[in-house]
Amino acid sequence: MASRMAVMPIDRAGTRHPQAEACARCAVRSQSLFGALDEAGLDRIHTRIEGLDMAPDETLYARGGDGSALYTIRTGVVRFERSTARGDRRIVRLAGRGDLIGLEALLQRPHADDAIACTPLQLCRIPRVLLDELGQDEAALTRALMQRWQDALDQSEAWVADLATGPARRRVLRLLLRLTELTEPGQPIWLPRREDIGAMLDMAIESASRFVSQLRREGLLSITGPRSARVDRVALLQAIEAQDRS
Amino acid sequence: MASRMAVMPIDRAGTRHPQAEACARCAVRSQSLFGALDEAGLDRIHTRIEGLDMAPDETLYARGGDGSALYTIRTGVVRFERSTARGDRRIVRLAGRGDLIGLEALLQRPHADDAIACTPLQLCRIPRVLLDELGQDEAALTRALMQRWQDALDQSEAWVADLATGPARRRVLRLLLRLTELTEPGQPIWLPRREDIGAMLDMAIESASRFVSQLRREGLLSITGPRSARVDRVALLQAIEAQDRS
DNA sequence: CGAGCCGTTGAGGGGATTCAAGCTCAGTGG
DNA sequence: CCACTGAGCTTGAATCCCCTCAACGGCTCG
Repeated sequence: MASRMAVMPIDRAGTRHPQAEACARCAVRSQSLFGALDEAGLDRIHTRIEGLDMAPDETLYARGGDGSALYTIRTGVVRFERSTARGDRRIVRLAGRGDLIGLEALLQRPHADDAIACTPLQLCRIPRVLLDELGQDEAALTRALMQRWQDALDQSEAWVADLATGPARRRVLRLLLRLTELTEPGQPIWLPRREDIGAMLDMAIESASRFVSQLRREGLLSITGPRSARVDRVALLQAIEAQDRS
Repeated sequence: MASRMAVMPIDRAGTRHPQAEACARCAVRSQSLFGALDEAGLDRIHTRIEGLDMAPDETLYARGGDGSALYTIRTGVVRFERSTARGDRRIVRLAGRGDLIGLEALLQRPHADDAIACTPLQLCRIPRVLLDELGQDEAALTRALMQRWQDALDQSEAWVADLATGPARRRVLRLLLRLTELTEPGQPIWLPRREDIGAMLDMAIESASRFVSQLRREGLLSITGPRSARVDRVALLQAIEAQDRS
């Protein structure tokens, strides 16, 4: 018995590995990739998952790079950018808490977009080979992965329908709605720079500024700091409805 | 030996099942879902796959419906629509030859979009339960499914970057480029009704008409019938480049 | 042949862009 | 201490692109 203990990793003697603790306590676990795994399953993988933080505007990965890892977002917002044939960039999707990003790495494909931190991030880095190994026998994991893919597809199609459709004011309103979904209820939202709003909604930064200011005057939006604001969710939904009726 | 033959399905005695022949000869098989399966694998599944045809504007499935099947497109073009909060509809993606659509059925989720035939279609209908069973042991199939999901995601993000960005003329040009990709080289492309172009590119039908006519006068596009046209691919690429430079 | 759908084209107006100026704020150095 | 600078944001004015409204032609079909 004592000898069995002796061959275990030194940091497992008595207490669990710190990352195992982190995974077990992780608040996003139920909605995250390994939610389907039990404690034993977690113990098998935790040593190879690495928690890391990133600052706003840092790049997780670049388009074209062949990634060796995926990331689960524990807190924060990530944007996916592509640069068009002209020099200008276009933001095609946002991801937030609980989302698994960089899925194309599992298929040995190069990354389709630049992935860039919008807010300070807390991430879990999951090596691709880890999922390759688990994928052999964990049907639940396979299913969870497919759900992630479908979630991303849903988001992308909703982006076309909601954020790339209609007059500029409508698009700004729907962007604010999406931003509230990426934030804990009651918390201030991440408010993008005007240039980023332009890259999301395909409008000039002056237009973005005009509508943000307009909504501020209407009392629907109040800015609480740089890159931070509060929205009156009820008024926002009313405004969207009014916009769609007219 | 003879007794073994006797217990086989009656239509397998001597010749193979007609659908088995169809699957084995299928030109899109190499790029389709079951490309990874060998002849024996095909034999196991072919009786439950049903070939079917659809006419333009027929609906494969509707948003909200919980699908019992997926479809492989053998020939033709399918569009995915959502209706926005206002009554108007928005086409968010196109699919063509070799694409597998309705993936969300595998997750017991309701369909995210309406799927509607643009051209005459030849489809293979794949029951959901069939993939559930195969999924148990076919790792190659799992991988193929994930690739389908990533393909769809790529298409959707490219839609945002290419077809929902920039001035109207640019969007029409890029739509034509996308339509050539959905057609065999040399064949005339499917040219949508002006109203559909509007729903794809978020523009008025008059604007769609104006740019189509403009491109026709420029010799870049020639209409060969209703819903059918030929494009000068070289001129098209030049026009896109010129558009992006200005 | 009239009705209806689809496509085309023109005229006018409105919304978004472009061009331009001025503002706040943080960082820098005289 | 304060001018200087540059980045980000805001606002105004002029322009232009696209939408709306409208009229018309071709075509199919009852």
